[in-house]
Amino acid sequence: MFKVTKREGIARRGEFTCAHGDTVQTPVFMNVGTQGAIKGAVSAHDLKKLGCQIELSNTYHLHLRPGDSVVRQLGGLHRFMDWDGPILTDSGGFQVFSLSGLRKITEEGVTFASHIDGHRIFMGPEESMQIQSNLGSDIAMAFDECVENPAPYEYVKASCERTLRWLERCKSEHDRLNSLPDTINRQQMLFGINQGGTYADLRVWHMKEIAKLDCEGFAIGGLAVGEETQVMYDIIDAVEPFMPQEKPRYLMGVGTPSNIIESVARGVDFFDCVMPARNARHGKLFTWAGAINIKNEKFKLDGRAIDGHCDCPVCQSFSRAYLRHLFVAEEMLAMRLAVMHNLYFYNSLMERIRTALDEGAFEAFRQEYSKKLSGRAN
RNA sequence: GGAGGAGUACCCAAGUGGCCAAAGGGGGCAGACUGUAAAUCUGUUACGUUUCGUUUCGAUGGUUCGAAUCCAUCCUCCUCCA
Repeated sequence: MFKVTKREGIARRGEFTCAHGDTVQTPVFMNVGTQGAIKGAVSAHDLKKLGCQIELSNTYHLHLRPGDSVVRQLGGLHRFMDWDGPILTDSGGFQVFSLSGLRKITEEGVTFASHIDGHRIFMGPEESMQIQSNLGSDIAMAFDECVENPAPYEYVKASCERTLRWLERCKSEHDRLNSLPDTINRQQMLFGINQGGTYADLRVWHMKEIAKLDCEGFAIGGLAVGEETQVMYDIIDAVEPFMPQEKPRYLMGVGTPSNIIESVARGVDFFDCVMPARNARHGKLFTWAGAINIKNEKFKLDGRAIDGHCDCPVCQSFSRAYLRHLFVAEEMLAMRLAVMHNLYFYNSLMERIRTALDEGAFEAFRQEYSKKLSGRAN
């Protein structure tokens, strides 16, 4: 269930509820735990402390390891990873893009050569729905093809037409699975995904078509996969008017703090991105004055917290100099602390966006931070 | 004391007459990262007035048009014999 509680221009403040956890306050950032764990030794228990409202995991990866039937036998993903909040599972559609050298697409679905051992795995709309049902997530994503940008118009057109047909198949399989008595989470929702590359006409056509299907939410996929940032914004601007007002909108895989602020301004409610976790593992930490590379020599004797205005558990206790030392010495703790900080930062960024929306001050917030957060801090 | 071996850039290590300011690895410095094949990948690492010049391969001297590479002496380290 979703309702918009406040608006400022196109930007929306909302509340979302599903079968698990408390009401989700939107706009929200979903913390990515692809294989049922946040990379960098961060557990679901840690996520609680970091202000995470929704966790995201991946169909393809969990199907390969440990296997969705294993997860199901152990009570579903919530119990398996001991996270009682909402879980969204991505469908495997992104792997059609990221593993493009290891797969073949047909009308029926996609055959992957496992990135682990090369064995063949067929995944179509039905398989993706079955796996996500076994995982018991709260939101299942439609199985789509995420197309790289830029791509030829004719290819994108054929692809998004197929993605629409796949959505119809996802929908009927999803409804069937939810009606079975022994399904783990019979309240699982299905979100459709808009595609169409960088072509506004295809995007709008596709959005109008998928909006006819009764999905509980709609995502914009296939962005931030090669195109210029402004092109991404232009596509969101083009598609947004055709996204149902009363349903959540999810911009998949985005993005930088600035991308998030700019996309909230364009009417997006849900986000996810590997960036805070991956960048953290690589030593790039977010602060309210811009990002820093904690491995830089200039932090060798810096006794300050990563961010003086951050309330996260890391900033309460440790100095930049200590974090730098942990990175240079390749201690595992370096990644754990860095990931915890960055996730906390993203979650508090969303909280500040929500507060600004509540107070009718989002545009001012956007003016102050959109640019600043994409720069460098000292 | 005798015999043999070795000294190359921050470290390890290739190179044994010109294509060598010198492979490769490590370390250092910096950059990238957007629904995670990522604790990954990329660049850079003698000096300068930088499409070129200067100095450099333990030291000094020599051979040669040309030397990290050949010769002499010296210094240092290692192994074996006494």
